[in-house]
Amino acid sequence: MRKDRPRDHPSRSLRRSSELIDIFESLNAAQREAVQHVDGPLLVLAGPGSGKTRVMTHRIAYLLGQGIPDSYILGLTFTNKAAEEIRARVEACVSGHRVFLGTFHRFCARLLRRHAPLVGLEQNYTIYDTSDSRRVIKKVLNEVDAAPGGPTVDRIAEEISWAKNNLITPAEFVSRPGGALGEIVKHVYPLYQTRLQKANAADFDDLLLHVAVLMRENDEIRSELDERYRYILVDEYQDTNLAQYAIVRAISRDFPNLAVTGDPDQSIYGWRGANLRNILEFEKDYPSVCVVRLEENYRSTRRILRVADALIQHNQRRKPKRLYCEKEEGRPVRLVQYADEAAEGEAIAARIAADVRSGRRKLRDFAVLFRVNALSRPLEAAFHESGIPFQLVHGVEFFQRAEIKDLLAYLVLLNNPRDDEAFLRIVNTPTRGIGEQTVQKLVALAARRGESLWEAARSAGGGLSAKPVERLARFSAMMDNLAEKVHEPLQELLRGVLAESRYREQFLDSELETDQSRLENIDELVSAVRQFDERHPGENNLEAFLDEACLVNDTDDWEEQADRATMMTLHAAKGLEFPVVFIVAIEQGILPHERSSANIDELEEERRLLFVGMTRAQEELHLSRVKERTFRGQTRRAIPSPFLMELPREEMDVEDVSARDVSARDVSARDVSARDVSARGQDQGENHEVTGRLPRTVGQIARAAASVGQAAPAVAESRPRLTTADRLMAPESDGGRGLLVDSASPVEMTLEVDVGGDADRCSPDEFQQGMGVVHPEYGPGKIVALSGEREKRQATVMFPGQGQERTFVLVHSQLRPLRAK
DNA sequence: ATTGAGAGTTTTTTT
DNA sequence: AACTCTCAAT
Repeated sequence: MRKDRPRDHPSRSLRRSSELIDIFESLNAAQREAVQHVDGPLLVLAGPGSGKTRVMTHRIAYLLGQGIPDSYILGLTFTNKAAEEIRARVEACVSGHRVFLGTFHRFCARLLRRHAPLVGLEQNYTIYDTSDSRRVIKKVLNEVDAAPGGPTVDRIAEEISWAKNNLITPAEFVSRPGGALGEIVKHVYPLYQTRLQKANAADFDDLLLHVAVLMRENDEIRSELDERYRYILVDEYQDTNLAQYAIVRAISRDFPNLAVTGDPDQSIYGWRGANLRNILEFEKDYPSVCVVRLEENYRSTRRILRVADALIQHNQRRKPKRLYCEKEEGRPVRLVQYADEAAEGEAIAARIAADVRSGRRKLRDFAVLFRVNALSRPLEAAFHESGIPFQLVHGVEFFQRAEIKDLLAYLVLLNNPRDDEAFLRIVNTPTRGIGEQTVQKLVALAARRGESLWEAARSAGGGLSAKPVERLARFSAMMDNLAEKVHEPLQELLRGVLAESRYREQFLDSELETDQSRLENIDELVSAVRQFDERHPGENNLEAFLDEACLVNDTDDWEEQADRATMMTLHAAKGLEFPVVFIVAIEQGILPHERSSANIDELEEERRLLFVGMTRAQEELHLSRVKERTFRGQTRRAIPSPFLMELPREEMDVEDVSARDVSARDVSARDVSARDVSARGQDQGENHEVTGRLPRTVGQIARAAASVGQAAPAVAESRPRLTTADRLMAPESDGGRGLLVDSASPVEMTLEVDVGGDADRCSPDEFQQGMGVVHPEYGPGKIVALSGEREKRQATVMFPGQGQERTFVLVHSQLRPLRAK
């Protein structure tokens, strides 16, 4: 392998001397010790908010400053976001370096591209994400006629994943005695793996497993990498699994300059195979290790820290450490009991609104954290109602959306013609009259001939009748045409795909919001591709783009800049910090989660999760629970989490507001009942009725609307099915009026114009020049111009949060004066 | 190919 | 409650 000798970057050497002084001035003694450590293993035990990332970046800068070539340094992280952050911060100290900073998966994916044949793949292999891999497992399961009622696909997938993360190959997998799951996995795992290999594909876990096995079996490559990457840094070491551990160990044997940072108390991914042992026993693995503890917290007030620390003290399996800080005492931690989840949400919303209104805080200072995503609903409702802009950091990822995955599947298949999964995904998407029958016969044919599906489709015969054969031929001819563009810029290729497949056309004349948003997503993909081309000019970059598409997720696009409150799960909050943090639903069964209280390890992980959440708070921490919670359709009495008993009351304000009058809230705008809206609709003489079945799907609603002469409404939230009294928003062209579906009487449907929509809608003349306003999507802003009268009245608003002006028709906009409700 | 009804499931998810 | 999946009917 070529060894990159140090090229002396002029910019680097110029900056070197002065940078080093800066580096040390801003560090405390422990941090400095870690940064200055050059040779030999290093373990940095870093408490929350103790400047772990700074140590990491400064250490890289320091190594470079010592004249160590950038190609010798390898920085591994778990998220792209963390990698990017470190890269940016190193870049700020030492510009122009080429240190590899990336996730484990990206590192392994790159390595495998080079050495694919050694693990039975070809260089152009496809990376399967979790849903791709589920689909394959499901197919295997169907083939082996698994008895129904057995373990679910998810459970089987998890078990296979667990095995791979623990370096157990299909041949080595031994089922644990008596387990139905183990038995079926023993059967399915080898079949699944064969299928991946045949499709020239690797799942996420394979990226690690293949590399780990490669290291084990090929010492030449191992030692080459060991020598190349002489200085290795691993972030969040407490979250490494056995495969990652093996990889890191393998390439730091001859040059054991391995620096890991982590905090056992923040390990919250045990359920994904993370092995706490890796960090707890690092000192055994590397007896000569230098251990540095970063215990000073620069983030939270003392009170917050003491409460969090008291909680985590209850964990048995940990390295004891002392957390301390020099910040002020701060306010007591608040623990509040509410009547129910609606009250909880409303109180939090009200508090935020008050603080923002008074100018004390900005929206972006607030975060609301919860254990499971399902808990966000009542919060969203309350925030909407109070007009508080927020962003929900969610798992629905860009690259997971059906339309994106479809289009990517075209590219994937072009890159790896053997990828039968990609073929199956698009062969009839958009529909080409190639039905299930045809596909089944093709699969059988391909299996008989030992060909890939694409190959078989080119000359399908035997058992298929003329029409399907012709359709398959047409499809493969189209793909063959596209294949000629593979070396052109990606943009051309994707354009070609869109043109040939006519993929867009299926959504073009639809007014459904879901279809419109699909089109927007497609445009977004096109522009992502264009940007990729610009970043990698003149390269043959299809594969690189696909790697990025698979290995990137878009929780990364949580906008730190936007001025909105944040809602997310406790897991997603790791690594972030906010001046004010609310943690809701600290109740038995939720936190700790009912499925995680079986054993002490799981329970301790739940405790760590709460610890992580608490230590996100800089100035204020509000904990809450309710008396009664409606969850998964059932209202139950909620029992306080046992964790609450472990918190020191002397540091806290405990409140019980569950007895406060609930009735006042019930008549608030939250539930504009169907009858209210209906009455108003009739006043305007704009009430329509349709008798028949209760419509339940978006398509039905569209048709029903058409039958009463309404434009097809778009669903407020693009849910495929509607539930009780969903309010539907009509498209802008219809003046933004909504339709209401009342399902109170299940055989009769009333579609009616919802005049107003929100009960507290303001009248247009309330708005004045210079007035502070707030928009649920764009946040707070100021009116810079007004025009028109009554329902034509428009306002132009400047939103400083995004440095942009927007114009609204006031009657239809969600713009509200920034004031008390 | 589409759609409707019924059944089953339900955590977290860096990659 | 709400989502996903399956199977049967159109």
